[in-house]
Amino acid sequence: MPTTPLFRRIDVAPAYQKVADAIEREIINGRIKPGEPIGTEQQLVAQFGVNRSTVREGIRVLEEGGLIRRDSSRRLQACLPRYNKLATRLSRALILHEVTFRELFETSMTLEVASVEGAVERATEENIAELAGNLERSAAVVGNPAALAELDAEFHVLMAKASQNRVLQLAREPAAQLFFPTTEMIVGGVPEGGTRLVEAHHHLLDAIKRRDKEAGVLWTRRHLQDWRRGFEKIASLDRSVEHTYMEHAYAARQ
Amino acid sequence: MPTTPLFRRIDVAPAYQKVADAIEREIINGRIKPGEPIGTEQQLVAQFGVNRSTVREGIRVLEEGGLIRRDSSRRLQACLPRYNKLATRLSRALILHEVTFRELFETSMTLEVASVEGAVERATEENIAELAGNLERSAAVVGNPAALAELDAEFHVLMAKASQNRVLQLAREPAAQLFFPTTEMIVGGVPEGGTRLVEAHHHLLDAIKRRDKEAGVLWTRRHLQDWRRGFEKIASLDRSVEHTYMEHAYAARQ
DNA sequence: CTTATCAATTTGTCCGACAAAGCTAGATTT
DNA sequence: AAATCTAGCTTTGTCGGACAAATTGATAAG
Repeated sequence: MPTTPLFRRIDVAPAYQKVADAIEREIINGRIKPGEPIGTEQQLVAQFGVNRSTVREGIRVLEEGGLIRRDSSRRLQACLPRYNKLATRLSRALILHEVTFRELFETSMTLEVASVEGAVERATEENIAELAGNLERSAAVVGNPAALAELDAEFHVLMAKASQNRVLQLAREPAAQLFFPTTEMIVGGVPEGGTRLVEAHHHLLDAIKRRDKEAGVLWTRRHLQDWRRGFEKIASLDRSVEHTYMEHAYAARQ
Repeated sequence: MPTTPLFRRIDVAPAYQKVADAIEREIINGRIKPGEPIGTEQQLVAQFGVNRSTVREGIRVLEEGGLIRRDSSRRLQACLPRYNKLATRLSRALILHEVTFRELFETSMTLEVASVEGAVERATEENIAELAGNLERSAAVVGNPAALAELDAEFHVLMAKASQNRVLQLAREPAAQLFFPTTEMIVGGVPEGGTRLVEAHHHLLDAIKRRDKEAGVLWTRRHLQDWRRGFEKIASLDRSVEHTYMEHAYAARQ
């Protein structure tokens, strides 16, 4: 053993990480509130006493984590991490783990049912109005698979919102991002698919209005089973969510 | 309008972002597989024709996103984004959105029930052995709230794993990360809490072994209701998951 | 009071440099 | 000859300085 090295090895993390952690702490514990400015790179350089390159690496970390962003004029400010940005990364992870549509379907079934149950219990007038607006627009584009698929995804987002449960909203998002893009393929490939979809949404909204949980759950099940039958006509549930398919869900990120 | 600027404004994204996107694409579409090396910073500098600082900023973005990491000797390599790293980001988001324990409880109830249903249907012998091992260790530390709480969290992770549904595993993680740390407080604060917890786990494992879905769901509900009653003795369900509390879930990240 | 102009900031990028840690391969020891 | 040691080469993390483009703010002009 060489000369006993008294007191070493305390400072483990690299500087850029410490910069990121320091800023993160201020945001998490509320000393910097969402929307408030973080300061310029120069100021951070001065405060932390490190080089600008180092500060910038730390900033990238936080930016990617969704904790800070640059406003219209590129000034740094704290922000609330947006669900769907984070969800995009989760979706990416799911793809890389090569999950199957069966797993996606099963989980979505669970989450959408929970979502509608919450909506039936707690939807506000505003929630219902939003859903009604979506339904109206959907009915108008029933023959256009792309537009209808997009509105379908929105409908389910609105329903999760109506549940007033933000944890649920977040939990369903990653699966939904991978699940719903297939709607277009299905509606386009199955005659009457569009009509059935709008009809299901109609019943769902109706159930929410009447606070009829049983009907809500029933129609959610039917709606998803419909999706499943449609999907099985064009692909296998046990195939993984492929890289090629991914480009749909992915391009949407931008 | 000044001199008509023929052909401009194509190159929107900053260079570091393009570097990150380029590497990300290679990983997502499978040309670089998890575990494979990305190359040294110098090589990336040469390939992309940008400065090393720029490359490094791009690397930070991917690193934070969990798509690449540095191995033991700090060389860059692609990797599979780990669920719990991503889940930590989500938990952080939930905290910042100031979700309540009620939302957390409701969603966890849904997800844990789905989890046990899957486990009852599809648990392998290995899954069951892991659960049994956990149960045995739990029984041995029934008087130690901290150790028991940790094993409780692990039990539920193992159950999700036993469901063979990776989407579900991922979906439950963020809520679980915030939900389970309270177990320690509850078990420590309620007499017989530890015993009841181990008993519930025992019944759950038993239900899985007997492939008895009804019993599995029943005991999951009881188990969580127990948590809820315990929680309400020490705090309100409608209080937000506070910043102070967060330090638990948070320190665990490290 | 609005508009045009101009200087000061700020960001994104580049260049070059250096210490510390890791790796490689030749030199040394057994 | 096998194991070990050592010295040199790489690579990463960090630093300092520099500059063009975009943005801001303030000042001057109408």
